[in-house]
Formats: sequence, structure tokens, C-alpha cells
Amino acid sequence: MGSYFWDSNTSNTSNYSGIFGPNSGNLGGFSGNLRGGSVSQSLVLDSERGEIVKAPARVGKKHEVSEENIKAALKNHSEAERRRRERINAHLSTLRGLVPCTEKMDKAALLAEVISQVKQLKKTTTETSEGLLIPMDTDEVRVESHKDGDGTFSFRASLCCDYPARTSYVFVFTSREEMNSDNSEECQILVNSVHRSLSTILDKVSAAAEYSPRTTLPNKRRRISFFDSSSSSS
Amino acid sequence: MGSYFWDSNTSNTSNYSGIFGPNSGNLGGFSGNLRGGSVSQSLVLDSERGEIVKAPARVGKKHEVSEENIKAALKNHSEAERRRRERINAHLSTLRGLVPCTEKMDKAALLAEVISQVKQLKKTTTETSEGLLIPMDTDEVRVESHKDGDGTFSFRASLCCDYPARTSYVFVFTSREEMNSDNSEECQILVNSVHRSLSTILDKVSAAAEYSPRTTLPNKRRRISFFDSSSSSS
DNA sequence: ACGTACACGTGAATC
DNA sequence: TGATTCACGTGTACG
Repeated sequence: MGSYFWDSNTSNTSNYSGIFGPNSGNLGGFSGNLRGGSVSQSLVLDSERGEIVKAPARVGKKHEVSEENIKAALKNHSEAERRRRERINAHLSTLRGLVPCTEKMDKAALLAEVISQVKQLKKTTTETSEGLLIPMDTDEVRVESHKDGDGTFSFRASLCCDYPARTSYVFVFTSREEMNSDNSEECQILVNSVHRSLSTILDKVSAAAEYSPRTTLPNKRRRISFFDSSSSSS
Repeated sequence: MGSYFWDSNTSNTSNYSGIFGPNSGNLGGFSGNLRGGSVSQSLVLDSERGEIVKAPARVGKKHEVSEENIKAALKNHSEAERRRRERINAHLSTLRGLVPCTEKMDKAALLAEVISQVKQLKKTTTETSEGLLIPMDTDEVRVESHKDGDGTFSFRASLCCDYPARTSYVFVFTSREEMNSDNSEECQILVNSVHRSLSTILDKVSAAAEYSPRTTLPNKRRRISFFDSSSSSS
């Protein structure tokens, strides 16, 4: 069951003619030629004898060339179909190597496990570091700094994106000790650097989400506006 | 090509008997009964006449019951096979809905896209939000500040938790302008406040992950140690 | 006209 | 032993 390419005798069809017998004549599938329609009617199967005879349509001159063409086309057809199956099974085998604990599963169970894996992987990627969810009305990076009442100092860096699900991440940094009030320019420097860093991170996350599949969101508003939000400092 | 369940006439096989003709008699596949082996030898095909005749083995009393059994088994077999195909195709359709831009792909291309998606999803989950992946051996919050070579100042706040999958989140804040070098105590204040804030956030995330389902991790090492890591400043 | 993709029914194998 | 899975060759539709 395990090996999908049985003994790698898939190079040609010579062995299968041996399986069904070289003269079993099971081109019987061609008897499915119902109502004798548009099948170029060169060969038909006499349903009482099971033999392939010439079609009574044409008295024409291409008799055995038609039969050889039929057999060649049939051989090409079966070989192409075998290649198609091999392609699909190779991908299935790759998926078996990719998803754990699927080595002994059949095809359907393997695919079920694959879709389960994809769903869970997507969930864990979208809920990455499940940030505090505070809805806002615009995409923005905002960094504010202000003095608290007791003389301590605090930053509030908020990052709002519309993917996934319009999530806001808010970081609040509060100093435990009070600062002298005459270094507002250094505070502004820190505010600007934090704003720039968060914008860069948001840029990368958005670029990564660009290749993420649609969940339930429409196509609009996928990109995020950078550097156009206020980095106000009170 | 698009609809995989053609016209949802897959409830039974009555229509297909119509397709191949009700009396086309294409049980010819049974002629593949090579060497008359262990196939319960009730029916064989005369290879010269292409007719199904009784097996010469038993003179016994189960003649037409054997033939009906054969036909019933064959019908059950084909129906079971059809159900198997439907199951597989249903999973494939689910995967089509799960992976974007695969609506018009054939099976092989769809599977190739699925394995590509799984690979990328796994990569992005392990490298969570492409935060620089720095494996650590303990859960910790670490905040470091140091001067760069050009006189600018940068913070490096790293947050390592064991859920999910021992991920490290690293934030690097870099100031664009240089600072005078005599305010190291204010830098220390900022470092401490950032460390405290990240520890608080990690606490909340951990509490939220408490109710999140386990993926493949054992139960050990779910809580995170706070305030015991170094907040060093160079 | 020819290749490609899919569903189908079948024989063999496994449990 | 009956049920289930798989590879196979084939018919059919489409570009």
C-alpha cells in the first residue's frame, strides 16, 4: 500500500498488456460508442462476437492505417493518463511528507488532514500574538507622549491595521520615576523613532498579508497608509 | 470543466447504465480474469467468443445466484468507488476554497499550490511576523539599550514565550538623531519602563493563551517567568 | 486534429 | 470474507 510507484515499471505499457493478456482484446471500452456518434466511426465492436470490425461507413482506402492510428492513440492516451496520475500522486506524497502523522493514511484522510493543517496554520498566523483588540476607524501608527499627574512620563504607541479584522495593538510604556521637564526634545526624538519603527513593522506585516488568502474580507482597504498619521506629542 | 459534480446525478448509477447502453454488456473487464485464479471462478470469458459462460468447475446448484451475486458485487464495487472519488473530490474542492487563486486549476496544479501554501504558512508561523528568530532557552523579557557607532541610540526589546512554538518577538527602536551621552540614567528609566510594559503584556497574553487549545505542545512550561530576567544597559 | 483533464468501471491487494 | 483502497485503461468534453 505504501509505495505508490509499484516497482517503477511505469516507463511504458508493455507490462500491462501482459496483465490483461496480449490477446484479450479488451478494447471493449470502445463499445461504449453509444448511438455511434461523433467518434470518427472507424472501428466498432460487434456486440455479439466481441470482435473489432471495420466500420461499415466508408468503403475508403484507409483501413489498417486507421486501426494502427487507433491503437497508437490509445497507447498515447493511456500513457498520458499514467503521467497525470503520477504527477498527482507525487504531489500527494509531498504533502504526506509535509503534514505529520499522515504516512499511513489513505488519500481522502490525507487531504482531510491537509485542510485541517491549512486551517489551523492560517488561524495561528492571523491571530499572531493576539494583540489587544481596540477598533479604530483609520489605519495608522500613533505615538503619544505625555506627563502623568505624578510627574512620571509615559508613552502610548498604538498600531491599527485592517488586517486581520481591524486589530489594534497598543503599547503603553510608563516610567516609574519622574523626569525633569526640560528634555522635551529628547522625548520627541524617542517618539519619532518609535513611530518610524512601528511603521516599518506594519509595512512588513502588510506585505506578508498580501500573499495571505482571503478570509472574509473584501479586497478593499488591504494596504495601509504609512507616515501620514500624526505623531503628536502633547 | 468547472463543476466537479456534474449535474449532481451522483445518487445512483442508473444514469450511467444509460450512458454505456443498457445492453452493451461491457462486463468485458472481467475478461481480465487472467489465469482463472482466486476469483471464486463462477464466471469466465471464452476468449474466442467474448461471451460470459458458466465456469466448468462446479456442477453445483448455484448458477444464476452466482451470476446475480457477481453483478451485485460489481455494482456495489463501482458505487463504493464512486463514493471514494466523491470524497476525495470534496476535499479537493475544500482545498480550492481554502487556497486563493486555485479556482481554475486542475488537480495537480491545485495540489502543487497547496503544498506551496503549507510551506509558506509553516515558515511564517515559525518566523512569526518575521520577527528575527532568536531561539532562547528560557522565557524572558529582555530590554537592552546601546549606542550605535554613529552616535545614534537604539533599544532592543525581545520577548520570548513558549506559546506558540517558542516564539521570540524582537522590537528594535532606533533613533535617527544622535543623543548627548550624559543622560544614561534616562535611558535606564526608559529601559525599565519598556521592560515592565512588555512583561505586563506577556502576562495578559499568557493568561489568554491559557484558554486557547493546545496545538502539539505538552502542558509543561506554559506560564512565563516575570521580572527575573536582566534588563541590562550597556 | 490533437493533447489534456476528468469520471468511470474494473482487477488486484489488503485487512 | 466482505469492505475498502489503489492503479489502470477507457470514454468524453474542451481548447
